[in-house]
Amino acid sequence: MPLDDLTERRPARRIKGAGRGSDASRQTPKPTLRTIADLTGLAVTTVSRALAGAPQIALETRQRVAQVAAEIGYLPDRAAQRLRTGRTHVISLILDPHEEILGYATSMINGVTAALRGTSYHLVISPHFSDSPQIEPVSHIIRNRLADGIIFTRTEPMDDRVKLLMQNDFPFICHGRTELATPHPFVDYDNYDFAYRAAKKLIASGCGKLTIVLPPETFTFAHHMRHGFMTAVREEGVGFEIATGITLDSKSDDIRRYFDKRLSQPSPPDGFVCGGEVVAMSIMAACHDHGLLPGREVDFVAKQTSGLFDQIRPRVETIYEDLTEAGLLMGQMLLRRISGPVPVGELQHLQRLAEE
Amino acid sequence: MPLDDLTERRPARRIKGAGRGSDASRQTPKPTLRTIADLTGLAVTTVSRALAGAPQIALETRQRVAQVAAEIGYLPDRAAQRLRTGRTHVISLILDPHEEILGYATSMINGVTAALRGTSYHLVISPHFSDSPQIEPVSHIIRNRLADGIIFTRTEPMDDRVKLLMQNDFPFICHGRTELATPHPFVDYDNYDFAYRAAKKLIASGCGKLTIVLPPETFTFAHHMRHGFMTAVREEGVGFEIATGITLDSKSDDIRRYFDKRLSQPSPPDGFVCGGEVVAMSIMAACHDHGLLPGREVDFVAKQTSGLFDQIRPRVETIYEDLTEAGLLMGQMLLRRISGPVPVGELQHLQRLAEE
DNA sequence: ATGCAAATTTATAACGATACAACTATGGTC
DNA sequence: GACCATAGTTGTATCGTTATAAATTTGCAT
Repeated sequence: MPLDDLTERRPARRIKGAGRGSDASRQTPKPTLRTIADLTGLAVTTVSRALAGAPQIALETRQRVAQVAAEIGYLPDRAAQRLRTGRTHVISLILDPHEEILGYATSMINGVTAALRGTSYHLVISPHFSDSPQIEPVSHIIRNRLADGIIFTRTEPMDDRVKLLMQNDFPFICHGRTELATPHPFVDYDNYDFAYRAAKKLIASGCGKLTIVLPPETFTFAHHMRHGFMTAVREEGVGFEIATGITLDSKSDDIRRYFDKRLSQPSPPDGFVCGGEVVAMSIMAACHDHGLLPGREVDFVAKQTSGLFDQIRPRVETIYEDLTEAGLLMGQMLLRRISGPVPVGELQHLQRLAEE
Repeated sequence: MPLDDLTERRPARRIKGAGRGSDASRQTPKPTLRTIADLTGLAVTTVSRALAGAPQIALETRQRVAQVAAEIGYLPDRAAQRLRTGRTHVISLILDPHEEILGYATSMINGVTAALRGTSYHLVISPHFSDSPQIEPVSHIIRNRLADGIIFTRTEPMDDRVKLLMQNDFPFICHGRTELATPHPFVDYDNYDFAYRAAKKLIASGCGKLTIVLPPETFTFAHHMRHGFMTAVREEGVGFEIATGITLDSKSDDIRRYFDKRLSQPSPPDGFVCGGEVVAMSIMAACHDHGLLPGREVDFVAKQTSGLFDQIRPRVETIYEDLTEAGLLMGQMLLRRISGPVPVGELQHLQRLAEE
């Protein structure tokens, strides 16, 4: 073949389009299986199987391929793998951007991220916008194979997301339990125990009338919390009430106003079970404005999910829920479920409470 | 062709492998361009171009294709598009899982998520583990084309991530400014103005000695904050000091202990510029333990990034930084940059401060 | 009718990986 | 020496899309 051919091999650069950016950097092209195949004199197929660690490939070949791959910094093209195999190498975490639960999302993300570290998996945040049904992101992901596994939070007793995922045999794990007949993987915190212990502590401190702000009734853990609270107050025969019209998801200002009003009415509560930092601060603000001091006229037990409340003054008793740990656990369990089906029994998990 | 052929067309199901999951659900296969092509009698290429809105395709054809596509719920396969075009449809947000800045990540994520809503873009969280250099996730993403654009935070004056991204002409936007000669897109908050105004307010309240806890010196915004603070105290000729040995990133307990000690020493500060909620609570705790009351013996001005501090008691003056808005802005600017190069001048942005 | 440009549509070849079936050595058995 | 099982390797097709170039149809002046 004439030499001229070689010099003219590369197609002439297009002129129109005004070439965005400078193409000054003639980078070495991204290494592919083809590159390794040329370098080793093997076929692309062989290289692929060698890297996959197939036992049919001679050990020596596998090692040589691995060596070359490492040298040129080969990394498989995710898009190609995904197209061919259908595996996305993506874990989807569904979050509601509206939730104001402090650091809730961050803790979860950090936990899942830690679980994914060192694997080939990426974490995609799939928003669940509150103006669309909660099933929407889930069905979207299933329909379009957008992930290999799904994590979501705040389950409902008859959660339709869980139903759909189980119907489709789609790997998932959720934070919170359901009351569905079929068992399914989950990680949950023992909110019954939280509310029970919190109430008992308040009673032990001498409170005469307890109150609690519950999560929205749709969530399973609202029932757990209510049940734990009710059991404690009934066991002790102490006065109680449950805040109505507000939930743990209410705006902090609404919560404060609610208690501002309540504290002006007859027989106000003097012991507060607070399911989160925000609600605790809001109620404390209301008490403060009424001249009621924690540890004196009123008492608090708050659920703590960050380091923040270590510094609150006056000090408040807290019970810790480790959401990062929950995220880590969920990530690990989901990865295990994806790599191969595991007896469901193994995949349920109730986080033990950290003491005090 | 004999009928037998049809009945035996589908390859026999494999037996070994013990078939994971039930394949009871014979779903309608995922619609592809091929499906639409068959339905309309057009070629796959034509359908592709029609959906892309190419003007060479007859208007009537385009409409018919769009109609059919909508009917069967066609959505393009991301993996295939990505393989062919190199575009990932992914925006990468780099976060340090170690940062304890309250809700910082959440706010950013919510903002970016809002910007990406309705587009075909996904948000991937790329962790930057603090035991590896901060350039690592960036170079990894560039090398392996893992995203179409990168967002990261907390810039340094000579930020190597910015340098690398600019060298590679890779779309990005960062939260925070640099002191590099070449202009580049960013979104930043005016921390000079924050510290300046915070100090002025404290002085106006009658404080005689101000102090401030700065971010780690490596970050550009530490310089801005220091400069604003210094300018204010010099203009007013008031006493001041800068906390040493701790930063805004220090553990809340360390910050509290630092001030616990400092307040026992001679001529302690009585006005505190707090760059975040956590540091504010920590210092307030130290003051509380020394019997110093906000509004009486000491005064605070805190930067507020969540609704949390609306409920703190005693009330503290705050200056608001809207991180969700910053995330939104960054997402929008990055999307614009990706769809086509924009004059750099358009892509710099300093968030105006919300009043009070 | 004939030619020619413009308007549409189509065939073909990738992108980079893997599934599957086929091929080539190798050594042992009769 | 012919035969066969096994180990190791390779060729081909394919996943769903788009870039490129080629092919077809149409309209219109000649």
